[in-house]
Amino acid sequence: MRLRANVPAPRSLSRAAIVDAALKVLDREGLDALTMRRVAEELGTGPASLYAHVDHKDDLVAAVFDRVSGDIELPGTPDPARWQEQITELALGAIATFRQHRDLARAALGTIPTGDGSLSLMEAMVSILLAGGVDEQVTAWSLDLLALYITATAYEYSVETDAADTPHGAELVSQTTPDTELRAWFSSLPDDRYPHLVAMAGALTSGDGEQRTRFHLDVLVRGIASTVPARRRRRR
Amino acid sequence: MRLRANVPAPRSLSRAAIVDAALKVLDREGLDALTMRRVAEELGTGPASLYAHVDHKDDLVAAVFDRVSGDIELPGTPDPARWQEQITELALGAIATFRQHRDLARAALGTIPTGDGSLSLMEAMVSILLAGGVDEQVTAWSLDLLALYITATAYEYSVETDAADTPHGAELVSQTTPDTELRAWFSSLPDDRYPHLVAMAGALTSGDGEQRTRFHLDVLVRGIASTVPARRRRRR
DNA sequence: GTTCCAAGCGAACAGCGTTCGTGTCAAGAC
DNA sequence: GTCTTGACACGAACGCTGTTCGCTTGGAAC
Repeated sequence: MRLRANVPAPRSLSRAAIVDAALKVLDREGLDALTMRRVAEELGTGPASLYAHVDHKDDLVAAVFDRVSGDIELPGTPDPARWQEQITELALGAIATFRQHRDLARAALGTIPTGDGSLSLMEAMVSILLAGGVDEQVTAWSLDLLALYITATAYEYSVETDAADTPHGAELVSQTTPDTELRAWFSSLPDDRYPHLVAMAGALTSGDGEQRTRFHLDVLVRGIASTVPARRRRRR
Repeated sequence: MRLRANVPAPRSLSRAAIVDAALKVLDREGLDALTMRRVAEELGTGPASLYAHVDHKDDLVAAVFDRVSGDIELPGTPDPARWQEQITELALGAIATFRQHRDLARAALGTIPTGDGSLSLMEAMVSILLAGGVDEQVTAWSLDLLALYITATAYEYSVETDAADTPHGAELVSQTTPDTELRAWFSSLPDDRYPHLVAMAGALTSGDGEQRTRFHLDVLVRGIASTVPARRRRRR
């Protein structure tokens, strides 16, 4: 039988298709809307059908995260002379990639990554650091720090921009020039209790996400670089 | 009527009592078990009764977080010569305080803190940095970075230690010498794909949480210090 | 002594992750 | 060519969640 060959087979559910659908829901409505029921609906079925291909919801979310991690552009061969620039660019690329998928980064917090996408990113970072002459133990612990920063900052960044969607998010910061409002809020604090915060309201709220991220990465890379003994340094 | 006077007064619920009860539930069972029903049960009432004193669950969780933040030991007057040590000690104290309350730190991620406890911590950090001669804008952005690191690392740390409780947490890491298992897992990866990770299995899994945290803070503080021009530096 | 209003709370709603038991259909065995 | 098998699909349900609606009630104000 089976005249129509373009029908993707009656047993069309697959782990990959489920991850695709989940990613679609995530991009459209955010991580909180990524429920088993919504994903199933996206595939025209019920939630129970997903459990043949996915262990639990966390398993699905981890799969989505790893799929996105695979989209991060990895650098070519490490250049010892440019290790600081390379590690910065890689981190910026990773943050940008996560930010393209709403608050997905939240799912990575408090997780030991085991998928290929995450491991490839880690391998790339380690390669660059080692090529730069960074000590092996320092490299290992710096990897921790960089991974923590990348996921945490990608998440925080997403919260700022998605705030308008969330039910209670628009209390403090509205979408109309949020800096101004936040700055006014800092200025309005009792300055006998928080003299520096009030005085620094301008500095505390200046700069967009990218400027801040670049500064943060600069601090991290400088800190790591300061552990490299002078004789092992290739440049500067 | 009303013969029994030992009934704790009919109108006994208060915001402070609710926060206390929530903290008790959190410490005993973790953030996931901190539900409105469990808190109400702790107070011998129903969940609806809480909403007279608390706007939403997030409001309650934020109140708990801020209460704990108030327990962080703040340093005395900033000593310009010791600003690096002071900021490190303050951060370590904050992390330790959060870690005393399970995975509470998770609640702070992706949140702009507005309570007195958080603001006092921020004010203390800013005071130390400014006293150390750190530029105002650098201080503001460093505050971001330090706050992000403190909450994110306190959370990650808690996940590692609480893993035994969670339903699916014990898959990869058991409580018996977790380092060994994780190390073996790294070693078992395909070394044609992740040559450095496999080779560094030892370094990647060495050191307990405190050693790693001290290293991370050292990197952060060194990075911040490297922005201070030599003539403004007080020591070293 | 009456009125009033906010606190307390029982019941319910919509949604969640997950499981159970049944259905169904393609492929292998004879 | 028929029968059997077993993995996939899924409707229904369980126990849980945050939150809201209205009713009750008791103490303060007039």
